[in-house]
Amino acid sequence: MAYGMALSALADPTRRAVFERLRGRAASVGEIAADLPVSRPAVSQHLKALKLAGLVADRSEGARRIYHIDPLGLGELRRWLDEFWDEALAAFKKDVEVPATPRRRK
Amino acid sequence: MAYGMALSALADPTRRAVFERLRGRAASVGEIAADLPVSRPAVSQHLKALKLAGLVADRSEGARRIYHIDPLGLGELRRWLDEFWDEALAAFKKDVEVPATPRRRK
DNA sequence: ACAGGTTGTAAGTGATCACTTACCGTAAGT
DNA sequence: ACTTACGGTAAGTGATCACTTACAACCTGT
Repeated sequence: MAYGMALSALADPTRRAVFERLRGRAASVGEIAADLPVSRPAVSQHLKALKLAGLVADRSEGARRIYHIDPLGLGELRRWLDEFWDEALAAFKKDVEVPATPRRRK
Repeated sequence: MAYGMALSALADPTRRAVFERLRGRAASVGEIAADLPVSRPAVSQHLKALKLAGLVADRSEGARRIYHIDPLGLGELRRWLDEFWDEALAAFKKDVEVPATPRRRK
């Protein structure tokens, strides 16, 4: 049930920008805030939410705190999504085999 | 960039319950609302958001509208997550190879 | 045409949330 | 010990959002 926290954490665009800022290289709070149009406390609060969701972890390096991506939360989200994906695709293909069923979108 | 809509759509617990209600079998608005502790218009609004995110599609069946899962939005979300997963895992393993780096959480 | 059933939408409301500024604790350098 | 740098937290605020009830639109039998 923990994937719910990951989803709500990644829903906000700014928080997702903080998260994506950590792709590959880790960074401190100040560095992240320097690249974003929000204040440093805002980034700190976003990192707190991401950490609670298991998406981010941090290590102390002197007075600074280096944040990096934590595979734990990402893995839970991925597992849930993969299960859903398999079921959805199977049901979708089964529908396609019956071409009499119309479909619509938008 | 469309995965953002999918994420924010799946962030809300009730809306996620609507979405998960459609696992495997499709259902009408009234059927979904009957299984959830919210009113029927609420379900209708949630379905609108899910449809806009490409997570759900609908077909008319008489006076009723049958909603089913749309693999489109789910696929976009999955692609984004997979890319992220590969990068995150690679960076994580690279860190593990250097055991002098401490790690923390919570 | 009328009745019953099913759904989308408008309007209003209470709560949640993301952001700001101000303040406090902590770590390193002189 | 003092100063400087860095980051977390408290308090307040404006906007977004999920939900409700009321109403309008649509389809189907009788």
